[in-house]
Amino acid sequence: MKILVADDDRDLLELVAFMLVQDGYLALKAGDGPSALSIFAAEAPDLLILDINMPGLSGFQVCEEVRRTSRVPVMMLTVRGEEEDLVRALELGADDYLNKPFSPRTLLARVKALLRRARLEVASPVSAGRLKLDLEEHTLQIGAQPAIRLTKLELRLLQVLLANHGRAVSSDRLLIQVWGHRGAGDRELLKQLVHRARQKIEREPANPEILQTVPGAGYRLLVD
Amino acid sequence: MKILVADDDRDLLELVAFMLVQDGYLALKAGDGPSALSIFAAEAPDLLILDINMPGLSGFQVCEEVRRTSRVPVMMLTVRGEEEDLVRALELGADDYLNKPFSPRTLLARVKALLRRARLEVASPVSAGRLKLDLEEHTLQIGAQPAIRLTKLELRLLQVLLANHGRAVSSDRLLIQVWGHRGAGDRELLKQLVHRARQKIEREPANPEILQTVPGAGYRLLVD
DNA sequence: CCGGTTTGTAACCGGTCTATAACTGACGAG
DNA sequence: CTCGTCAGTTATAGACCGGTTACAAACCGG
Repeated sequence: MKILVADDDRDLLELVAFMLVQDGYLALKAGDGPSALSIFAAEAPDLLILDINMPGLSGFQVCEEVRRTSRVPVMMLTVRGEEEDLVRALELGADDYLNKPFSPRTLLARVKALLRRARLEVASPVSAGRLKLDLEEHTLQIGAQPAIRLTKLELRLLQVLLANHGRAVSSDRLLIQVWGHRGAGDRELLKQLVHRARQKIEREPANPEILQTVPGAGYRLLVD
Repeated sequence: MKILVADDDRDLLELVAFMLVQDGYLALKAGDGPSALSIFAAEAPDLLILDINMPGLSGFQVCEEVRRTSRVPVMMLTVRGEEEDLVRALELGADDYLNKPFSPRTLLARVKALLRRARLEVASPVSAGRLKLDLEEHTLQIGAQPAIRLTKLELRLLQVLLANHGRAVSSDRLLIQVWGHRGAGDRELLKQLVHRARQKIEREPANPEILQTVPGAGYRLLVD
């Protein structure tokens, strides 16, 4: 489940993304309005969390633009007391709003409620090239081969890599997206996870064709 | 379509009821918690709209009480800023929430969405493949075998799984759909319920052919 | 009120999954 | 050449998950 968060407050952006990742979502980050729109177009996230106060393109404008083409659930972040903002957000088609500051529990509860309302609580299979990842079944299908069962972590790893297939994803980012950031020495975990994943999905685990290493940079998923 | 509205704010109560009636619904009005419960018992409405802040019996308590016997859709009215309330409402099994103040359009849209969802669930296929579920008789028939009597919970479990037959349904979702809430120790309940259901419906409960486990993901019903 | 049924709670077990550490080989810098 | 780093591999202990058994509490029909 991909969620796009847009906020110009760097700290808050990281914090929200962190909370989402902790709860099992895949978080996409945008620091301003224009990049929110381009990420939205490129990644087709399942939910948007937009700060209203962003320089350049405000959350309102992003929401308005998104609503021209999509009914994706939108949650607005507002500053407490701005009654006008709230009304306008709802007029523009936002589905919910949250007053800053908010607690992690609140944010997650509302995100979950919104997704449920959008009936997206049931995740649909994600596919690219000859790879098809079924988030419900926890399986990966390669071409016409029988589906391979994956564990939770393997699924998350492949989900992140698949969302960026063809491009290298840094180890740091993988750590954050899969585990939700830990100590510096946790590269061991990633090493292990990649190894186990390769045992399962590669024809020849020693010469990976799908889950490839990009020396010094991270890993990359090739889909064809 | 009967809708029960409970609010101690007389004006708001009348207003909401008026909006509903305007839109073609039959509105039942309750000025406090206890009368909401008694009207609910007497009239069996199709949807509940509960204000959280009511003297005597709060909307929480009403919701909790109603959920002991019914899965009727519940919408909570919350005051803007009371984030904790919202979290609690969703945990108690409320289906949606609305922040006051709200626009008539929003209210009606959400009411409509809730009713549509509820109707879909009720009208969902009672039979699929060789399985036939009789919701009145509380029985399950497999192929041409004699019908098997089911308890309330078993019936609900199979109803949800049957509505999604062939696909894995997550444990979280099952908990919410069967019990109406989700808590810490509830994993045990599901484990038990599945075990009991298998004893009844499977030819060989240790090697289930119908009610299968999807490791790490949940359970799945196979109908043929 | 009684007795059976249904539901909730707990303990136990075996298998799987995850975290952690140690070892190996490849590679590049000095 | 030697050292340090990086990625892959192997090994293992503990956590976690799902199934099972047992029993207590709540509920229900007579």
